[in-house]
Amino acid sequence: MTDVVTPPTSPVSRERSKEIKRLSVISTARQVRMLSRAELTELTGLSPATLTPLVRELIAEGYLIERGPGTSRTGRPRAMLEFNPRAELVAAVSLEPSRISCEIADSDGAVIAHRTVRLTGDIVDTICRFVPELAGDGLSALRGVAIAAPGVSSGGAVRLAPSVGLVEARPVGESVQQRLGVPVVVDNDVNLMAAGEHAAGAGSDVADLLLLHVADGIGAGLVLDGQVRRGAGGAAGEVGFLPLDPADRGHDGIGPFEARWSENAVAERMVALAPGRRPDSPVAALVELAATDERAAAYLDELLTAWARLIVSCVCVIDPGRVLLSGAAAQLDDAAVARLQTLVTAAAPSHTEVRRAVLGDRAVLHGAVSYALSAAAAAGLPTP
Amino acid sequence: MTDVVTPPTSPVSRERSKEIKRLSVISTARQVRMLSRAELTELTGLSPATLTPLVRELIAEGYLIERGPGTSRTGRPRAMLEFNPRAELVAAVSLEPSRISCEIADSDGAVIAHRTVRLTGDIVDTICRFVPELAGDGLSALRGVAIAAPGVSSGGAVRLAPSVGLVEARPVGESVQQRLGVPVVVDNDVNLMAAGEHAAGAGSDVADLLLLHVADGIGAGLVLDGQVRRGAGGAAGEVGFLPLDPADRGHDGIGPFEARWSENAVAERMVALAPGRRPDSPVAALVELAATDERAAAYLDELLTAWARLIVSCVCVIDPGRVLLSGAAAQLDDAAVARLQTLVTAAAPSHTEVRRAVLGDRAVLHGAVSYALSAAAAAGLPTP
DNA sequence: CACACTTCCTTCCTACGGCGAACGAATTAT
DNA sequence: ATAATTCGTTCGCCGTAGGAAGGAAGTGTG
Repeated sequence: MTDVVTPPTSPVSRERSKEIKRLSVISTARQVRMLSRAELTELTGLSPATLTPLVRELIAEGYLIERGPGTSRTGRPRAMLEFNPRAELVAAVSLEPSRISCEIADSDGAVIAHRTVRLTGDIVDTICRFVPELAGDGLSALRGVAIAAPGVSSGGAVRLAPSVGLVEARPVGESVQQRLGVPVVVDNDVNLMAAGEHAAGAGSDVADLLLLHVADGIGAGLVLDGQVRRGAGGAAGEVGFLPLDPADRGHDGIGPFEARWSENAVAERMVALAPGRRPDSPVAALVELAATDERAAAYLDELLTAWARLIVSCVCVIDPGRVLLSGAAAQLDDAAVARLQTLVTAAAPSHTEVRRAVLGDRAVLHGAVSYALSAAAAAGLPTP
Repeated sequence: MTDVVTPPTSPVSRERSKEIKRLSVISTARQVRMLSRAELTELTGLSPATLTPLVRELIAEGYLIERGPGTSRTGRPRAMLEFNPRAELVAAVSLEPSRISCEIADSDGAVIAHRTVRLTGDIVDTICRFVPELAGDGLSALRGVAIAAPGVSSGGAVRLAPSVGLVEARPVGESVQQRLGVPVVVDNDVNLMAAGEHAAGAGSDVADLLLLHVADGIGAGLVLDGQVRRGAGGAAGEVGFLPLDPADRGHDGIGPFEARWSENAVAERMVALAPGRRPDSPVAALVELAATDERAAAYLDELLTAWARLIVSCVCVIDPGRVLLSGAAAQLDDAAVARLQTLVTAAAPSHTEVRRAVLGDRAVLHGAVSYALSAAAAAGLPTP
């Protein structure tokens, strides 16, 4: 009857505050890996008296494992506690055209199980059968699922999604969430990569970054103040649409910039520069060729100039402080990256560091882990 | 001795949770203005038993005022409580070249006192003398101070700041904070405007927006997920530096885009189009002239096209969903705004609404109120 | 006009979590 | 051995949250 939309839950119910402490201890333990109760007192600010029963609880639940006594100069040695990454598992599902790949990882991002299958039948069905099967007896530790889809975003912008038969992102997420009973996040792959590099890669030391992913198209993932930002319609980072050259024209959901400067475009140019079969890694091939071929060198510089303008444009809008090159852009060698850095520094209004992303293919997985863990945390702790 | 950097305060001390409830009640009351305890139970989720003493406390402190019984169909009438905006005052200080203007406002943004003085001597001194003087006996209700400086940002980017003799933003904020004993926020005026429009203007219904402010330069303020985002170095929104046309060149801290398309540039062009004295509001003058003069109409369209490209660039990066035109850009008439909307829609990858900002000069004030209130809230509730 | 009824607010009381303090435990220094 | 030192635990007080019950203040109805 009274179907309250916002169940007017108390902002500070009693259990909530306990939950907060639990999470505080768990996240501290996750970072430090091996610590004693005394260290927990220092790091969390909780009193020893509060910690004793809490730690007991966490040991019982498998989050912490009691190890032998540690070292100490004098006094009673501290009983060490080890964080058990296996206590929290997440599933990262990656939708690709006609395939689904799934990985079960612990909270370190260590892959415990993975498999790839050809997509047959309903996506939701496949995922809901697949994940529990892979997780095995670790299913009870599953804390969240992150689904990466190319070019799709939570808002339902379905630019590239039809290629995987995904019409709308949200329903898939909700269906899976209902059937598996754990939080599910759906996001596009570039956002997940950005989250991954932020959590465990070349951006783990900063709160803001922009990941520029060059592939068939060009997209960016945006982390501001430690969070992936998707924009109002989930279309943040569609930098392939930047109108940097009035002469460029996009078409059919391809932006004007990416039409001219994506990996595809480079591949086509490479065929002209070095007749033969189309290279698998055109950017890497271009960098190599540029060392000996003047025309290639000129084109490389043209490419770097274009990418630099793209980066500068992003920097002017959001000032990420750090830009990570991903996908084909990560194939640039040191000299090319340095050249890009120089071009960016010359035109950007604020200090910006240009680096290669470091996680490569594993970025999506790490992002999924990070998403799923924070989704799990958010589920236990609804925003007040 | 043990000078702990992060005083390892407990994440959930006892007082904290009480503070959370207080804030929850206060913010609810601020929104609803006039409500009963029964409504508070519904809206906050707190039990009546918890509310009784809390409300009593708030009445004693002047946050709430008990009014007569309200209407009710049947049963005991609810005793109405009115939120007292005067219970929380904020000071908004605006630094301009050679002047300081200060306003004391209540939490509705209603100005209680204001004054402008010529800047003489030390900025910090002036502010610290000025604010208490204006606040008078309301000083005890002062919850925060927001200082707006042109072009300066929290990171210490001092592009335009030398004009007000401000070498570094942070020390000023900290000094004032120490001497006045309330939270102080320093930010650039465009960010404050964005916050103001978000809190009380044309963006109060959305969580994301971009405010494009055209004046001598061109800057943008960015609200994402309900918060003003400043970027890693505080230089987010420096869209005047966007390299949209390789031919444009910036100089001396002026970006390439704003060098050509700012209010200044329009003013110069207007002198050529309509010889005479330089108009005070060149954009308004241009719009007016364009109705009768073909060359002016052509230039107006050129200008709108340039601004549209600027907006589309921002949209591609962050997808704000709504763009507010401020400063000189707010002088466009409905037809021009519609034209801009059309141009943006044609090129942007996501749905974006273009509107005029509505607060005008008062935007900075409202932003300051919003900043100061949330700074006060944050001070009472350090991030766990 | 009395009575029931409804709704609102308050007071009483209990439960429970946080944390200070005292205490037992385990080791090194003397 | 004994003292010293550091760790971890148990005890018990305190304070807050919230359930339950009761008083308060109206409206409808016989």
